[in-house]
Amino acid sequence: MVSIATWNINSVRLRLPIVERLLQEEAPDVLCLQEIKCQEHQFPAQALADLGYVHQAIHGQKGYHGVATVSRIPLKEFSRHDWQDNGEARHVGVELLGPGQGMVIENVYVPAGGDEPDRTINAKFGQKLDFLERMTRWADAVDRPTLIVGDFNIAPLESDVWNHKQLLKVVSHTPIEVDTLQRFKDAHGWTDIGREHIRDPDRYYSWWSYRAKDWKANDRGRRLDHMWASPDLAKQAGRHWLREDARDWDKPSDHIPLFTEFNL
Amino acid sequence: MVSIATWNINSVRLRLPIVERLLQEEAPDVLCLQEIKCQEHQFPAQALADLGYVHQAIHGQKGYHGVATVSRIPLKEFSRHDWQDNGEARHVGVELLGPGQGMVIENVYVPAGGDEPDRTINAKFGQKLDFLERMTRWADAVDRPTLIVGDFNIAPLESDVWNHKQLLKVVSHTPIEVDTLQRFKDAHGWTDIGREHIRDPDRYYSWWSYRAKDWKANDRGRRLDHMWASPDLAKQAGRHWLREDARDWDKPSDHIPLFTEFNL
DNA sequence: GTCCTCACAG
DNA sequence: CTGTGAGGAC
Repeated sequence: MVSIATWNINSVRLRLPIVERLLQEEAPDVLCLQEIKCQEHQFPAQALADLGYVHQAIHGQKGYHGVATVSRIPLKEFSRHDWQDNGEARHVGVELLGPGQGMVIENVYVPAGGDEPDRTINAKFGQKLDFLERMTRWADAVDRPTLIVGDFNIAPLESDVWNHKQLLKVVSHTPIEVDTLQRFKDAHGWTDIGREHIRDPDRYYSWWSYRAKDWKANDRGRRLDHMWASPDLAKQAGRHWLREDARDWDKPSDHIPLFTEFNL
Repeated sequence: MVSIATWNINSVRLRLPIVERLLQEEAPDVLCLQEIKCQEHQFPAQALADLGYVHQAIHGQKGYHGVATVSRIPLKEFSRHDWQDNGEARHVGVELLGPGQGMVIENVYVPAGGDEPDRTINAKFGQKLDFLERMTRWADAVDRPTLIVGDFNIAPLESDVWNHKQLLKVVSHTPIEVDTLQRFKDAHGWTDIGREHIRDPDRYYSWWSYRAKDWKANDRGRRLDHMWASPDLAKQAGRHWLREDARDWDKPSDHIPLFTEFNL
């Protein structure tokens, strides 16, 4: 049994206390973090090693973005893709070496895409779509048991957002993003593990904006974080769960952590 | 008996907890704060009123400088001088109305003066000297029992600094500053209350730089904060003390608070 | 070292 | 609303 977690932490240095808390309470074998917002030498490597997460693959940069995969199971850094080719740190891939031998875990932070869902007036939106297209071409060639997790910054289903109609023109839930993500999905036949367990049309959110004074008030959430398995691996997926209560922890991230167990 | 305190707080919003602590532990009748670093509407008026300091005279500005006098004794705002005539908030004067009736308390934050002690290459140094000269002209006309307190940004005596020789060329202890401050003193015959109680050449510091990793290590302090009384009022000065331990409180200011009691 | 503001990003 | 960074001040 191997358990994997993913969490957009929105600054790992500032939120080390809640990362430690999560690791102590849930003890996943592997934790994939996005938006670590630090350079590799600034990553709290020792603190996480002290909790047993001695195997670490960190792809950081100054101030923004950045991903890290930390593990109690030996792993080997496998790849770092720069699908935008602009030097941003948005991906790290690892291969498990001990239990779960041979499984590949791709940790990705898809660009948010700015405010305006129109690439002619908002370059960031175009970059987001391009990022997904390049990821799609890459997925075509995936030939090993692979789990891709992270903040995709897209909520594909109606039940992935608190108000489908109202969000159709809001970046993260526009038809073009949903279609582009669907093409990525089809390119490899990924299984959306979250939605295997909490099935459409049940409510499933992983993110609530900081901007609302009370995130719970109208439950205006979106499912931006995902765990998708390649067809072979998907068959071995077991339990899947969330820690929604983490949105209420001290100095919370705006995202919550997701977990999946694999029978490996 | 009326007790007065002065403290350069270096952001009153960030350090509200230690301001509250001081008021609870020492309960001065009046507290004069410098470097509140906020506008008047941002001042934590309610929190201090809740502790009984309902009478407040605030002269603030955005981001920098700013002074405030809060009191358990009724007071009337008396004056706001802009001795530099540049709009900076560096002074507020009040008159006590209840106990201590008629006493005037001038709360002042003298410009730091930059790094280079030469007005030809450092305009800030010239502004500091000019500020003091204008304050001197003003002092000439003081005709009521007055206490002037605050961060003068000058350590006049050899025993006011940890190393006289080494600081002779460091802004805050240069001869020209000391001379200029002396002329201010002479203009009204102010009594340096602090030095009436902790007499030269005894060590007396009120400020230790943040830049030293351990402020206590070599005790590299300076006496930048002062409480000076007009001749009539000086006769009624009683106890005078410091809270040097405040330099060790949680998230401390680099200055410590000073206290004087008056038999009024 | 520790503040502040501002710009930028989410 | 909540981060990071840069620049300025002390």
